[in-house]
Amino acid sequence: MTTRDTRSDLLQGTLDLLILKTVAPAPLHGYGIAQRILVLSREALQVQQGSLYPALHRLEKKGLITSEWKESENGRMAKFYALTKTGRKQLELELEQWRRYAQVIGWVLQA
Amino acid sequence: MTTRDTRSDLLQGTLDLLILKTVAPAPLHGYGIAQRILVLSREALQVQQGSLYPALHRLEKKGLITSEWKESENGRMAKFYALTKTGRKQLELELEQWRRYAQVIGWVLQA
DNA sequence: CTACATGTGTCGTGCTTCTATATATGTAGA
DNA sequence: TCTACATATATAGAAGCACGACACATGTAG
Repeated sequence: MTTRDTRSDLLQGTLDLLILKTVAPAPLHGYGIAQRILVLSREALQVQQGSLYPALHRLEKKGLITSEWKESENGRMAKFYALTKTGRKQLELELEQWRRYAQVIGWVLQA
Repeated sequence: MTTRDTRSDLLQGTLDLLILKTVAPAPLHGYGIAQRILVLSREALQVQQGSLYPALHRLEKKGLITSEWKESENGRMAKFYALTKTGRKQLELELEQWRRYAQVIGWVLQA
């Protein structure tokens, strides 16, 4: 990749949900989380490091994820984040909240 | 109404869109805008005055809406906001952006 | 040896929404 | 009459979040 033309401009509040969802299937490191979101969003959402790492620290401080240094697939060390029980509940909650919010906005917009 | 139990917690960036959309059919005053959003969202979105008026002033400064003091239906004076041409274009733009954003988030969430 | 990808992190800025507060008037009810 | 309440606008301060810019370290391909 030489140039990055994808611009994310995340709506405030959605990043936590995206991270929790991305980490849900299996523990993953920050760099991988951003990559995964980029792929799943079909290049639409590029999470910036300046947003990613503070968010991860925030989530960890809240007890929604835990971190552990492990060896990555390529042999390098990376900080793997895993969802806690509370985090899983929070994910369910935020999923539901997002769906409701999108629905409600839809009501207003199609009026 | 004695107590207000509806809590909005708007996602940052969506308020402008809601306001532009609400004002699109006909000029309306701030208080009416909040009421209309409340009704259309089926009591889900209660726009706070502390969010509403700064947003209106912001939009006016950007040239997306214009204001004019007029008599309300009940004979009281109120500041009516109307969409400008630029505002109408911006509304179309933000409508499209919201739809795309919701779609993209959907891709990530259903993965 | 020079990029580039991988990988984590902080700092300061800017923007937005919220809570709390202030102000003013008209109306309905006790 | 006095007391709420609905109507109507507005600001100040706080809090939160995403972002751009920067810093650092290592491995690998050309």
